[in-house]
Amino acid sequence: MSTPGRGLHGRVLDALGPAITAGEYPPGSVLRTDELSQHFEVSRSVMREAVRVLESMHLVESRRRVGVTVRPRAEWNVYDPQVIRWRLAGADRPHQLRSLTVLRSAVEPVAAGLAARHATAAQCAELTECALGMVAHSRGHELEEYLVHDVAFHRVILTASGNEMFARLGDVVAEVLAGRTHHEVMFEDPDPAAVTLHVQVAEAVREGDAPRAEQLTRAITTGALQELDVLAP
Amino acid sequence: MSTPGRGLHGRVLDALGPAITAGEYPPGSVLRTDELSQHFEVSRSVMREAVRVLESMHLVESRRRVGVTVRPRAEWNVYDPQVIRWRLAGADRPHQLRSLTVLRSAVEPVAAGLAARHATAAQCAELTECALGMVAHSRGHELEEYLVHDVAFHRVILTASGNEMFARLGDVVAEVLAGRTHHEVMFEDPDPAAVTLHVQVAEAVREGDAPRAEQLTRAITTGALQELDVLAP
DNA sequence: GTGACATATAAGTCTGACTTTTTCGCCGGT
DNA sequence: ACCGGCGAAAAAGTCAGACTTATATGTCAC
Repeated sequence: MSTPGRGLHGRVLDALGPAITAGEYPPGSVLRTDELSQHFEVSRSVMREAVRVLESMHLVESRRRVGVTVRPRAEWNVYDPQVIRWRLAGADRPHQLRSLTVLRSAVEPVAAGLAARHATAAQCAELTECALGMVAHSRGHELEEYLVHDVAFHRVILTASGNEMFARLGDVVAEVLAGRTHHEVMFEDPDPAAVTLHVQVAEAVREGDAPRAEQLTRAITTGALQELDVLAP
Repeated sequence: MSTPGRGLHGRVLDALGPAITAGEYPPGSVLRTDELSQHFEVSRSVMREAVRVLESMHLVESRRRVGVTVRPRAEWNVYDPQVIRWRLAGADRPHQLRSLTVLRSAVEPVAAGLAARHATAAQCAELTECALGMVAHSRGHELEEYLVHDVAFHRVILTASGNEMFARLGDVVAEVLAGRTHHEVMFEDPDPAAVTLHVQVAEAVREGDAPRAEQLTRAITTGALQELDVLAP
């Protein structure tokens, strides 16, 4: 999914990033680059590159004569897809999943409304195709196939909104949906009501009915929130 | 405001980042690290650190035997505060401002609703204080003082929502509001109706009236959108 | 035309020496 | 006891050069 092993510094990041976001090095901790480079058995130059990336994510701050200090969580760039992935893989996965779902509940309805106004014919076609795909795999425990179409559906909505900020949340939504399917309790088939709502959203967008698209999508996201409340109270 | 000149690689970024986001190096362009390091008169190690940061922002991709290629805009990490600042400083500032305002219109109402449920007494106090400050400077062309309280107001709302993703948008909102005051046409005093709405939002949050806080905030953001439509059609 | 192989290219890595900034502790003065 | 300056140490920052590795591309035989 991501880009594993794109060089030595990447492998260092894949080890250090999750460790920091998991709180293994709590905020305020001080690291030293040459200790780290010894620990990971890489040269200082490679280590420095990794630290620079962590610094650009506001996970750490590097200062002379003091070292590399871990920043408080409130300052982290929590929208960085890499950071999101690290946190979803770590201990506070439930908390992170809730934050992201709340974000979805704010963004997706508005995005759907905009999509109803701006979607091209091709995007409308793709949307209905996705909705049909969801219907086709909504029974019989075909969760993986269902997930693929679900993700595609929301991606099209976000893209068709015409807003680049919304479009970039496609990856985030994909992570949330995948996380829900793979790690939460989800033995049963998806909620039939949710499936119907998706089909109706596709309809509304196709007909250019922005308020209806928005309201239906709001129903979807509040459903997702309630589901989360039930599973992780 | 930001962190200027935190090392040589930082200065390189401050030159290269805006150049890329401004389209000076269009997507697909290929740069070579040693050419760049000569151009900026820094060592290759410094240049490599800068490239790593740009890579973590998904602005460029570094591949062996090819060089550093600029990625298409659709792949940029547009939520990175640094990227936002670069783009706001560049040519497509109006476009960026619109994207961010649409994002605000999606997020802030939901955040206000959550704030009404979760805000502490101290946060409520701060909120009303901000609202009063806005009222106090709403006439007589005291735009700067007004801006300070406006930014603080929205920051408190986003923080009080209790959602870390929302809270982190405080900087973005601050940039948008500052941009509107400083660079757009804004000779007149702020809209009295908007001022009143802010006071009412503070009330609603204090009283724990989530639906009202949400709806009032929605009125604020749609007003901001309409204002943008008038100024930059 | 197709496939295997050689080659050139640019990024990637490592090492060691040097510089710069900043903290902390020491010391003397008040 | 307090404060201000002074010096030393510590850690990041910078640089230069040599070497390694992956890979795109072109060449040649078939």
